[in-house]
Amino acid sequence: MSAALNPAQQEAVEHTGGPLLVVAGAGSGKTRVLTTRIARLIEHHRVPPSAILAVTFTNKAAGEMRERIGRLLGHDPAGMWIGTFHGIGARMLRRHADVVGRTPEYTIYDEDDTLAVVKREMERLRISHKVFTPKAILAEISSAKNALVDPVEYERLGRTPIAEAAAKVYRELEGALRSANAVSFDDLLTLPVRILRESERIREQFATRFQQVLVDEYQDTNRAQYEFVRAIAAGHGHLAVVGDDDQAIYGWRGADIRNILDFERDFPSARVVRLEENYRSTAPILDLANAVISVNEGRRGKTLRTTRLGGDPVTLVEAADDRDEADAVVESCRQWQGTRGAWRDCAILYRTNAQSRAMEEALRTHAIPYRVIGAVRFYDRREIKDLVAWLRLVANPSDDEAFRRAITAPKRGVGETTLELLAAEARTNGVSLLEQSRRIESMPGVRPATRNALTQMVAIVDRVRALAADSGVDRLLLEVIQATGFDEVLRAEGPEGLERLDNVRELVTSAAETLIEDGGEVGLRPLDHFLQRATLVTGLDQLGPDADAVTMMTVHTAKGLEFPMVCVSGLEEGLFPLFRTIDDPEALEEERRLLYVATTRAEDRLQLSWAHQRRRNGELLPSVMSSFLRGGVAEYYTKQPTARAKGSARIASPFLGGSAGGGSRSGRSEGRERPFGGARTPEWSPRGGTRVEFEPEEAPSQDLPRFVPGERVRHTRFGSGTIAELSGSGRDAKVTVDFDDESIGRKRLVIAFAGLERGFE
DNA sequence: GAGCATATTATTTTT
DNA sequence: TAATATGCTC
Repeated sequence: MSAALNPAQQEAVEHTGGPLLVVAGAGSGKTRVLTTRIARLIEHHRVPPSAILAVTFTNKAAGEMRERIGRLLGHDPAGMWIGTFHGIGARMLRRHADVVGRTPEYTIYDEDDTLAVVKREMERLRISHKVFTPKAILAEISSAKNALVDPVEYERLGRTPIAEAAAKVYRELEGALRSANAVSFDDLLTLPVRILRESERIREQFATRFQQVLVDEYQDTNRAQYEFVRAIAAGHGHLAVVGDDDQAIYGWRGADIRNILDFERDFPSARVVRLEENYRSTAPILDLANAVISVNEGRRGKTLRTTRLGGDPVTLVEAADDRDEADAVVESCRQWQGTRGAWRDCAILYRTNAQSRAMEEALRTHAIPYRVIGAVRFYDRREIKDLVAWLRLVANPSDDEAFRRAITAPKRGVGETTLELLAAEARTNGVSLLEQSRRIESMPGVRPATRNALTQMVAIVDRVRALAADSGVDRLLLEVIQATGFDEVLRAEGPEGLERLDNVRELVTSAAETLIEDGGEVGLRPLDHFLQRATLVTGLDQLGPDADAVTMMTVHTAKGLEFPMVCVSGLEEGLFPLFRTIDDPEALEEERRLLYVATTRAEDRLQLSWAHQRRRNGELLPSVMSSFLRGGVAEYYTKQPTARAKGSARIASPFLGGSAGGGSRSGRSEGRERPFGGARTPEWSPRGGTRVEFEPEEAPSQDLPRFVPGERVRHTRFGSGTIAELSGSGRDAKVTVDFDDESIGRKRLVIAFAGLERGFE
């Protein structure tokens, strides 16, 4: 792309002297604008690279941008800060850790670590995991953090039962993190803001250093990120943000679309530039995308124009079930590869990760190379996490979560009981688990073998720690592996262990390379740098252009990417859009934006697909086509039923819940069951007209007892109770019963096996 | 304490 | 379906 910039792009590149908002539609060349703008600042306006702060959405984007700027300049923009909010926050935190009670060696707790702490604190506080799941509590705390609400304020605001519970856990979590010298993902955003708020000296230092601030994907910033940017750039106003309100898809993570909608209110002198020319997609693709998004109401409003006239029509595949759909998608990729290009041109997108399975199976049967992005990160593998835990402990001896992981990797006879004992004692002494292990001799009631194991562990950490001062991370890893016998344990595990061992080798190699590649960031120990990277890289960051393979990922991960051929699958009501968004207008608009993002990834060919039946959690559920494809949008695609979809179509019975729900109901019970099958009966059933449905594959099962919510029942073991909910159908029909005996409480039972009797007052 | 078998239950997206 | 939690045995 060496063509000249269009006038709007030109303006976005050249505007200086005040806040700038670039509303950049999909495929409008915004990365080019950003990189050119930065290069121009450095070259033309003599802004030193070290005075530039650029925030991107992924590490991959940051890396690419840095490289492109380097190419434009002819040299690396050394000293420029470019990275994700989390990466930049982590860096800032290293420098001013003391302000928030940490040291520069702090470690980052990933989602699992944080969740483990939440679970443990809930147990200590006697909050049942049944009443509120640890995940739900963590989600509460997470959104509080992203809104910059601290535990004290949160407790004051808390009105709902879950907020009251979460408030207590929140306070404990903060204490645990602090004493472990650790921070959560969210803290990487919130702690820097707190530092900037609490120390005017530090804030001024940053505001003075970063004369130019640029933020990409501004529509997906949350409160904390917004405040971070403001704290640094509001004073001098040299702030350029780029975004597209139509592509805001992270509301669930606390992103506030108003940040971009209200930019001019926040920065009254702002210049707004709109990039509405799309260089990516052909007309049929863009027409469809525009039709989809035009339904939304909360928009700034813009219409993308394409420069690419002509092109293949968009197709909508109607499949019988998810396998049929996968076959059709694979066939389309095959056709593309056979006649027009390569496997790497094709991307399969879906709403949820679980959908990748059917696609993978189909691709495997056809022996087509593929890769799944984002599902399992390299650093999420068990053996890798185990070794990283050792490194974390070496870097930060207070890291209790790392301790808990390392102590069982490999297993050395220290289990739940000892750990609890150790934790309780550590708590009263106000020390870490590792420190408490040093004092194990003073603790009674510990078996000699256990005592030994702990002493040994302390010795290993100390030894590697001494090495850490002047050795590479690869060396430290080898030392840990050797000292713990990690490799031997894996070898003993058989073939799977050998595979894991390969991963371990890869880890050692990448540890060695990290040093060379990033040359050790200023002021960061190689070890800390490596660990930070291990926690913050995403699946996407590992995506290389190397293999010629079909790429699969969620729509969220696909943001910012483009492919010649794109298949968007699972366009069904309840899946895309998801169930829980259907009665929430704002959430539904976000889902629609998600579809907009998905469709605008395509350059030359776009295929949408949906299936009448889909396996979900082992159950085959009936589906109807996504409402996003109805109405005016229908003009922009060509329907293509698969052979199986044509073959098994028939005119539906008037009862959607009845025949579609597994065909297991007798005529007599149909009218009664339908209203209560709500849990799985789609409420969004199209009104009027005839509908096409499918004969379920399962044979109808014999009659089972039928229940209604509120009905009293008796169970042979659990005694009597009241029906709370019904779900599933046929063989899989389940009831949720609140049993009278409080120690039994609520249970979900499969009707076919539960042997419930009705009645009993 | 660890490993295995059975039971339960969850399903959204990611830094 | 598959991942995790719980219970049971050695």
